[in-house]
Amino acid sequence: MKGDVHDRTCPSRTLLDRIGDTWSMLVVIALADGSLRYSELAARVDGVSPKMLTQTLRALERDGLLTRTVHPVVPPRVDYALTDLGSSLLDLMRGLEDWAETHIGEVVEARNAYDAR
Amino acid sequence: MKGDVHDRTCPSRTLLDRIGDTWSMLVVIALADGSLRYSELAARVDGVSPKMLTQTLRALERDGLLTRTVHPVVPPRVDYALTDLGSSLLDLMRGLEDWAETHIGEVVEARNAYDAR
DNA sequence: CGGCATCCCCCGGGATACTG
DNA sequence: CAGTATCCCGGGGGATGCCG
Repeated sequence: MKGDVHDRTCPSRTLLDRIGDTWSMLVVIALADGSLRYSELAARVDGVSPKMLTQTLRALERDGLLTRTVHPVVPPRVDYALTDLGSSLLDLMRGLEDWAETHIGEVVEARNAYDAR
Repeated sequence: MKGDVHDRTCPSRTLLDRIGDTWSMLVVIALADGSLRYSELAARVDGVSPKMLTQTLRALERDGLLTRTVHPVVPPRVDYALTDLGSSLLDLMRGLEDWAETHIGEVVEARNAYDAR
């Protein structure tokens, strides 16, 4: 079964929102090299608030893109790791990251030119 | 010069927001095969309101991803076309579209499983 | 440590109506 | 045709405080 993002009623539309989300991208990329704890993610994803981090992690977990593992120890320890499905997004996410970092110069120039008109 | 999306102060962060935006993606993909008029875009990008379409087009134009050409005729005619920079995003956008459409089934299953817990 | 709850403000974005 | 203008509501998202 194939979705159609051009159909406004297709669920794949909501998926486009999720994978296009900045926090989602940064979290997925952060987990590229293996599982991380909540606090490690908070440190790596610069600027994210606890609320948004939790919200993003829950959404990604619900969509089956990552797993959440609670270790019953004191102090608590919770690990997050990409699923196979989540890993299949890595190349795409890194592609977007790379495009943004590579072309940001041109875009800033274009913005300046546009604003100066 | 290279940006760093992991730095919250880097302008490439705003760029990540823009290219991750659902309307931006759909507009860029719609323009893949050549220029389109405003009304043609409105028809192809299912569900977009005039306000969001205009807003999205202005943002993409400002970032140098597409050009806006006004023909001084009656009735008015305005064409939108990707720049080279915009075209360089096409593979990435189509990759995201394809991923979403291919994996939407698995994701819907994952959501149902999660919600049933 | 890893959250969830609450408050609150701002603005994204839809609907509708009007114009060059 | 290709927008702009206005209204208005819902929710995104930050700050703060509490808990197991």
